[in-house]
Amino acid sequence: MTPPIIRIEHIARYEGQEVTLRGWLQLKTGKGKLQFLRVRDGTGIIQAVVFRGNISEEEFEAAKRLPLESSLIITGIVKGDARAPGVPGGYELDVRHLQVVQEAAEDYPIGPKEHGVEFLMDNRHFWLRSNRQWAILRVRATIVKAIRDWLDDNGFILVDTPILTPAAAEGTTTLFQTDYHGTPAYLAQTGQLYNEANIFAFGKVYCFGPTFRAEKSKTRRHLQEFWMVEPEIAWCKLEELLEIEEQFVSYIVQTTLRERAAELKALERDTSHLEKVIPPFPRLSYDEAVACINEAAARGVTVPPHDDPLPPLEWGNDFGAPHETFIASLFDKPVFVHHYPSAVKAFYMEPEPGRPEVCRSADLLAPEGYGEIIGGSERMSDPDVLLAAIDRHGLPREPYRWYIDLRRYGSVPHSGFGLGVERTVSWICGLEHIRETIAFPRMLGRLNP
RNA sequence: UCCUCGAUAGCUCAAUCGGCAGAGCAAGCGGCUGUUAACCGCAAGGUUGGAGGUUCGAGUCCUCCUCGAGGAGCCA
Repeated sequence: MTPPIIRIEHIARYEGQEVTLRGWLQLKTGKGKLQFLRVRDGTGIIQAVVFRGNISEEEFEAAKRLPLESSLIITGIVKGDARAPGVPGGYELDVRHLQVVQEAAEDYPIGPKEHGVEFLMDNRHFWLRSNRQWAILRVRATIVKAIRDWLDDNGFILVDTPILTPAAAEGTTTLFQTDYHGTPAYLAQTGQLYNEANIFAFGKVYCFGPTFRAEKSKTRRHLQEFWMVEPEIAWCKLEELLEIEEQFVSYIVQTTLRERAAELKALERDTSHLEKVIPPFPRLSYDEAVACINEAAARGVTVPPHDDPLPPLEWGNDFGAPHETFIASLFDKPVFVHHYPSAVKAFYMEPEPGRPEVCRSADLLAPEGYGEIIGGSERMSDPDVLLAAIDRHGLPREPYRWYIDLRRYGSVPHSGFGLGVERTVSWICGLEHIRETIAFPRMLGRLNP
């Protein structure tokens, strides 16, 4: 009987049986007549044990001199062994047959020792094969699925928005420009304005895709190209929006904890913080946040990662990174900061009735210094108020004509938010830098590979 | 764009006051029946990012350039 071809993630089902695995040689240690091959197949990692007496002489010699990253097909008996490393681990393959599909070149650049950031980024196409990157991107895939599942199951309709756009949504300084048959076009930095058109047809919608910001931002939290999911909801005020956001974020976190426990363990993520991410999340007004910051700054409080003193914050200014970190550190869950000054936020945010200097906006700050993962607000529903805001921000009226017109035909209170996928992955995985959260990051000064 | 730091073997890093360029790992060869980033032995590996300057002598000091990292601002 021909042994079944199986995947390593299902290895436990086949203990004692002969199976065939197809994969790549990740690591090898030899001990004379005994060769240990660590083999990766994309679903897991297993140690294959090649003993000279159990295999033909030709195949044993092939195993002994096989370069790292060679592709191979191995057949053997699955044995439970507590010593065996790997993912899921605890099983190894006692090899009886080994077929080399391709013998890799001998100079595979990434070894088991330390490498620098530049070297790893230059070799990103290979770096993806390493355990840590594999685990992160599997977590990412689960986060993306959780995002879609929750929205699809809660009455949201996916309506994709364009990537080539004629105008800026939030300003003109951070756009990638391209040529659209002779007229300038810009890569989308948000789908929100189109979402606002779509709610009048579908009620609750979301778009989910890459967005582009040509910011000269060179930090551990910024990419030039990143993925954002943007739900938009008709008949929704700010207070309801926050309830939706906390349900949404909690579902993403708890689903990932459940389905990617092995990967998070491989990443050595302390998941105790994440287990606490259940509704309700604390809510803090901008006014309260400024008071907290200034009271703490006066006491000489310092903030990680460098224990610099927390700078005071004048009312009306946006938070800097230390302010975000400090506010988030006051809570063990993500925290909403709402009612920011209108002047530091986008033009379309609804002013608070009777207090137009603040708007009905809320950002969600992740714990542990991961910063803003959601920006959201109630949108202006009155066409005249919107037009005045466009003028006040010095934006041209004509490109926004259709957007203003939305408010002339059945305007309703509506709200929406955008969640940055990479920042969410970074937070849930506990990463130092956002560059590891996407297969091929686009960063300031790097377009390759 | 600004601030700080850095660039030496394929990789990660040393090199004292300016005085012979050196390790570990990887790759190569040999050995080993339980390795977990194995271990032991052998051999190999260099235009010290580029250009110029100071000096008897520069990896080291000076000037400019290139590339990278961390941070700021801005943002998700």
